[in-house]
Amino acid sequence: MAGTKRLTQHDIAKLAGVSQATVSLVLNGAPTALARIPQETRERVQHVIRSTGYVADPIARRMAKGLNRILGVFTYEPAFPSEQADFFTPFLLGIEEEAQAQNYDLLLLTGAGVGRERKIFADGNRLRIADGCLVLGREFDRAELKRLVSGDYPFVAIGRREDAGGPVPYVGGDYTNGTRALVEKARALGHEKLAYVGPSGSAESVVDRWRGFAEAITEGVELVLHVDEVGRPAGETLDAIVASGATAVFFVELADAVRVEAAARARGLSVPEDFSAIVLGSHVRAERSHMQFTAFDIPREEMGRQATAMLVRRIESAAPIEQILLTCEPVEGQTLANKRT
Amino acid sequence: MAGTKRLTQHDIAKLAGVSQATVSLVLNGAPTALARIPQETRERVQHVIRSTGYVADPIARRMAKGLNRILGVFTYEPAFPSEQADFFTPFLLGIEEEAQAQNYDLLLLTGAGVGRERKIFADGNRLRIADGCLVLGREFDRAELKRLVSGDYPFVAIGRREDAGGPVPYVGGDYTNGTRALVEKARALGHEKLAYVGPSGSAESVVDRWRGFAEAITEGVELVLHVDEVGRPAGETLDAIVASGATAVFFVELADAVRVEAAARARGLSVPEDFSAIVLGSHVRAERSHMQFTAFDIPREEMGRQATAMLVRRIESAAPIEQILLTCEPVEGQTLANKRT
DNA sequence: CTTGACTGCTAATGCGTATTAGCAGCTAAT
DNA sequence: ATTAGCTGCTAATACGCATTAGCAGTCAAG
Repeated sequence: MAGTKRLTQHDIAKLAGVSQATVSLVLNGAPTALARIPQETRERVQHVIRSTGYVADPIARRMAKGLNRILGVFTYEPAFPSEQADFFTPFLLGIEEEAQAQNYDLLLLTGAGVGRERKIFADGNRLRIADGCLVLGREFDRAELKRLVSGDYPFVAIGRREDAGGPVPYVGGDYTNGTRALVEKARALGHEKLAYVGPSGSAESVVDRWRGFAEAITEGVELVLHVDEVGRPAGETLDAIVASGATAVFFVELADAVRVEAAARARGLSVPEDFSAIVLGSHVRAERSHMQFTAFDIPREEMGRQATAMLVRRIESAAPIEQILLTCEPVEGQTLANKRT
Repeated sequence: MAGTKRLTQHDIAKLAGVSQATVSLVLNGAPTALARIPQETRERVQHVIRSTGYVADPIARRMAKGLNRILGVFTYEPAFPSEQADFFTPFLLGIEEEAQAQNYDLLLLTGAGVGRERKIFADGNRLRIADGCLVLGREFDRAELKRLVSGDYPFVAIGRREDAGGPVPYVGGDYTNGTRALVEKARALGHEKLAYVGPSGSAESVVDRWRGFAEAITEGVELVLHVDEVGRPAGETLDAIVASGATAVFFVELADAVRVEAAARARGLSVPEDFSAIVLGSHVRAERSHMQFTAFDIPREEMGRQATAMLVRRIESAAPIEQILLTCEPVEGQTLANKRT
């Protein structure tokens, strides 16, 4: 098969009895040029094309023209993790949908960085095969982001990104306001002593949640405990919560919330009777829980869709850099209740 | 930076005072050719390359070499269905893994057939963008498969396929032996009256299961009920089972098994005390069940991996057509027990 | 019958790289 | 003195497509 030559416009031309140039024009000539090719010839060429299944080589096309209707998708982690309920699938669903609607194909840049460390700029820019690319992943490489920003290759990040030596085009979730809304809800239910389980620094998504939380801490509300880490033993965390007297606990990670709730139940405490639990995210796969936690919804599919649309805009019309945050609607759940009186 | 034109080997050549060809050779010439370029010249060129940050344009590179290192993935249904636990994800995981290992990128042919009907050879078929492609989906279009087989484009099907006017290269699951093993297990446990819930015709996957089942029906064992359909009301199916006197029921679809077991429980019957239940597949998303059904494992990831490896073989070395069936190991589960005495 | 406009095409070129054939200049052997 | 062989490169070309300039023919107007 390696020896089999793929069809070229030349072959088509010969079959249709015209020149290579004519084939190219029939395929995608400007209207003015097309007007000069009679219907009959066009149909003859089209027929040969259809019956042979010929498709222009995107590489050559790109070479000559620059565009090939392919969107690259780069993920800093494998796109399909072993854990079933994975992180990327919803994004990909949205991306696929929009790409299909816009008639683009998707190139998953899986080859980049064969080892443990994935790098966009690893082996010659395979990236450039696509007209532009979407970048996703929890942890971006800052240096790479900077290079992307300073280059002239169209890209859009999924998730808010900053500090890249220039504005980063992105579509993200508004975790700040999502978090703030939940804190205010807790406050309205009488909670005055709050706990926060999760980090406050580093990645933007983490910073945003913390900022939303911090901004909502005003008169009458107090942060009585901050466990600045994810994945701590549930027992310890629970001890700290009880000792702090917190009545509402905010978890950055669903997995933590699930474990702490289970630990609490094991000790005869119950959520939300003894303390409320609010979840702000779920990156890590959590054990299944019978509890429906109060949280906010991250519109992942919509993020994928909008990021794709934005990328197409940037490719096709050199649109200016946009930064979009999508609203994260609260999810009622069963774990936020009135403060126990 | 955005305004700067991309550097070419020509620019590098001028700066280093050599020809473009020399630059190319320095970058990636064969050892024999390299041997003829003195250290001193090589270093001069390398230095210019490093100080300018030049990177070869991958497009032009592929153009010259002929191959893309891109594998196409065509699915007859959208690759990322809304249902979370989807059918394709495990395959894609394996495919991605192997593609990465082989340093290929993946092109998801999402553009093909925007409407409800996906077609490989739909107008504007972009399949040939990739060096070869994987085809998956539950229902293949026979005509398209024939066309693929008779063409010279490298492809590999996931799942056994026949009747395409020639041998189809595939990696599938050995449902026949998987099923047979389960029937024999049931027989060893004393079951003599068996029921089969699911179709016996059409798609290969269905045929294989039925064949495995039929082959295991020998002396001492009897098929007392065949519900030749999937998705029948659980109550009806249960009635039929009870009336038939079957002690072990084989379900082609997990979803059916789940519903029938629930219906049985509602009537005070229990599995596997009153009858055993064996599951042979799960295409349709099933309700969650607390039961761990006896079944066989379909090594989807491995299928994806091996299919990818096979495709690469066909692309790179025109390997002959292979047909691989992977063993489906039995899954113990809790629903197959001794026949009630 | 000349000019001009229009029709229906094609030849030629460029995109950036990889690769091959081969050219000078030299040395060593015949 | 010729040949053979080596060194250190370069010119030329192919890859498949898009695009532009322009050629040959027709037809109508002047």
